[in-house]
This record gives sequence, C-alpha cells and structure tokens, in this order.
Amino acid sequence: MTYGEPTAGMAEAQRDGGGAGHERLSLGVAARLSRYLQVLTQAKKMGKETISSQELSDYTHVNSTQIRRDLSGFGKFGKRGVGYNVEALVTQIRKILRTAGQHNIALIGAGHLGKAIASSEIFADHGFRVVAIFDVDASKVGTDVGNQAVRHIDELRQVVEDEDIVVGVLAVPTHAAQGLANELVEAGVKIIFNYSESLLDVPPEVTVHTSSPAVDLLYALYFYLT
Amino acid sequence: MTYGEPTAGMAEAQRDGGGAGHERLSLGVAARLSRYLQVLTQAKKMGKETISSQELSDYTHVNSTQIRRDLSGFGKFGKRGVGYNVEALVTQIRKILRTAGQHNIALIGAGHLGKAIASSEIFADHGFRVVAIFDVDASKVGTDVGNQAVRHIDELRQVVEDEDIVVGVLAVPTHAAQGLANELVEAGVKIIFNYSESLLDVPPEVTVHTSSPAVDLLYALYFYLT
DNA sequence: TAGATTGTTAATCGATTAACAATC
DNA sequence: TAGATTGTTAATCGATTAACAATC
Repeated sequence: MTYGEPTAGMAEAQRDGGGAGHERLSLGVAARLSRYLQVLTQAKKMGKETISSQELSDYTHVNSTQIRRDLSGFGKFGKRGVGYNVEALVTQIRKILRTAGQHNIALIGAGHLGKAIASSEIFADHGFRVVAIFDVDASKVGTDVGNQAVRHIDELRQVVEDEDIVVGVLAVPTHAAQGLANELVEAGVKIIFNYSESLLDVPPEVTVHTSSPAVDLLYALYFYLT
Repeated sequence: MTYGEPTAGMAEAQRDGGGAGHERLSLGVAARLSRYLQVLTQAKKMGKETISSQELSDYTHVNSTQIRRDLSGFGKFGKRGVGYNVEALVTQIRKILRTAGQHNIALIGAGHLGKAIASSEIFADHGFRVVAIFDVDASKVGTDVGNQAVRHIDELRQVVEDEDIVVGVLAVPTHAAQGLANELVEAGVKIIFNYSESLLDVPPEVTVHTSSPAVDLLYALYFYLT
C-alpha cells in the first residue's frame, strides 16, 4: 500500500515511515491530511484528548475507513477501542506534511477582508505568521491593522527578501488583483492565495489558489436540492 | 478543488446513459463542474467569448481530457478547433447543477469579515443574494452594511421563513459560532457556511461547510516544499 | 488546405467502500 | 469479559492518460 508515487523506484520507507517517508504524497492524501489537521487542531484547542476515525469523519465528511487507511500508511497511530491521541496525531501529520515549522506570509490589502484575516487566528494556528501588511492606498499606510503598521506596496520586494516570505495573500478588489499578483511574483513569492475573483496569470513556478466560497456553496446546494 | 468529500448515500454515481442526467452527479463531477463555472463566470465578465479545455485546465488544475469528458457526458457543447462558447457553457452547467435560480442567504456577523462578504460580488455572481445581515451586538443593529440595515439575531427565524432562506453564512468569532449555528438550525437553515474555526455540531439534515484557508495553504506549501 | 481542438475509446492506476479479524 | 475501534483485505468504482478520428 503505497500512496501517490507516480515516480518509480521509491518503494521503500512506507510502513512505519512517520516522518521518514521521502515520497511525495498524492494530491488526494495531502489534501485529506490537511483537513484532518484542521479538525485536530481545533479539537486540541477544545481540550479533546482522543478522537475516533468516526468523529474525524463527521467533521471532515471523509469516510472513516479511508481516514484509518490514510493514517495507517504512515504508522500505527491509533489504539483499538479508544481512537487516536489528538496531540500525537497533530504532531505526526505535521511531520508527514513537512509543515511543522513557521512560515511567514505577506498580506496584500488592508480593507475589511485584510483586517479580518490579520486579526484572525486561522493562519496562526497552523504556523503561518502574517509578518507584513501592504496596501497601495497612501491613506492606509502607517495605520495599525492587527498590531502591525500597514506598509506601502513599494516595500514588498525588500520585505519578502528579508523575511523569507514564500506565501502572499491577496485580499484586494478583483480589478487590482492581477497587478498585485505581478508584484508578488516579481518579489519572489511562490504561492499566491487569491481572495479576489480574478483569474490570475502567473509564471509556471508560481501556484495560485483561489478562494471560492460561492463555488463551495453551489456544490453543497446541489446535494441539498437533489 | 475539494478532494474527497463523501457524504452518506453518495453511492449513486452517474450512469453514462448518454445525456441529460436525471441522476445525481457524483461528488467529483459536481465539484469539478462548480469549478468550471467559477472560471467561466469570471471569463465571461472579462469579455472572453470562447475558451478551450486547455485554458480551463490551466485555471482549474483539472486535466483537459477530463474536462472534455465531464462536459461531453451532458452534450456536445464545444466546437472542434475553436473551444467552448463561454456564455453557453455557463448556462449549461448551471442547468446541470440545478442552480440556475436565485438563492437567498442570511449572513450572521457584521464585523470585518461580514462587511467584506456583504460588499463582495463573489456570492452575487453565482446567484446568491444576501437578503439579511444579523448581529448580536446591539450597537451594530441598525447600522448599514452593504446597503442593508443590520438586524438583531432575534429576527432570524422570521426572516428565514419569509425569505425562504436555505443557506446561512457564519462570519463570527469562533467562541460564538456554535450558539449561532444552533439558531440557524432552529430557524430552518439547511446549509451552513462556517468561516470560524469552530467544529460545529448540527443535526444530520444540516450540512456544514467550513472555510479553511490555512488548510489550503498547508496543502499548497507541501507541494512547494517537495 | 493546415492547424487546432473536441469527443471518445481503451487501458491503467488510484480512491473508495464494506466487512471483519485483531486488540485495546 | 463486553464493547468499541483500529488496521487490513478484497472488490468495485472513479480518475487519469495516451491516442486519434472527426470536424471546425
């Protein structure tokens, strides 16, 4: 039972790999592990000590058998009759996803959405730290948002370099998104999280992830209506 | 894309009976069609008249052969050598997803996030209309957000009934989310879009979709780091 | 015509699921 | 022990891909 290894010749280190696995996870496995992590992180905050695959299934909508299968590919993390230790599982999954460390992100846009993001803990809980907030609007530059001073976009390149920023979050109007995406790319950012509706054109080495709540709603609605 | 979101009773996959489905779409197909719709909607706004499966692939990260396969299951929408007519395809997919109509939604929370959502077009573009905004904070009630007056949460039940609201969007702090989810459920809402981190417990007939940008970032980061 | 792109097939691979023995 | 839940198997289903004829 190997997970996502279109690359041949790496069949080892699977069973009890834990963090020792060297294979790239398949897209599906990586996506699901990330979702388990989301639930586990919150469960941990709520003081929950153990969690069963069925409970994880209820919150993630992933089949419980598949959850057990996903996890057992990396080790025997559970205890029969009991479930999984929440804290230990968080640690294991972070190791598997190699995202145990801290990551600095740049936030572009100090409007309502930017403020909401800056003051939220959703990123912080997963090791992402908003180290700088930028805006093009001179009247916003210098004001405080989420205990940081808003900087002018001209400082972007320098900050990305100094802070080793890989991720940029675009919380700007749709019409301004492509231009600011270009600036992020030029500054060296590799992952752009796009909250606008704009279809962003970027070089192949840059990944764009576009938030699309309406699409998610359409999808949920379809299954409600049928 | 949302990977693997099985719900109970999704076993009815679509039979390729050649054409207009009366059958329920598989989760994967419904999720992908929703994403095509997102891109097409924006492409239409930008004045694009035709789009190829390869272009759709670039923006959605779905294989182009699969896109053609998904679409050809419902009809011959494309023109060889040219591509798909954007406007016609939007209409077709809306029909397939049975979300061609308008849907009223209730927004809970008039903070930064609530304001960002209310003034955004992301929902409106897909036929969702925010018909009411609620908050528990008396000092916010009556103020204008996105050209609507904020109402007190006590009015929720009546408004849901009057406006035939199926979807509720929770843009509130994590600690308040469960209580307000309960109110939404009691008011008769069937789909809750949760922007907080809270793990919401709801009855089985209600669907919760939790926004999780940090999870999406973790996922993107994994593929950048490996 | 020449180039582009769809619609479709067939083969393969990965994901999903039910079921249940193992074991806490 | 009795109940609960994991870890694993085997079967099935869906996704992915290459390839290419059809046709704009």
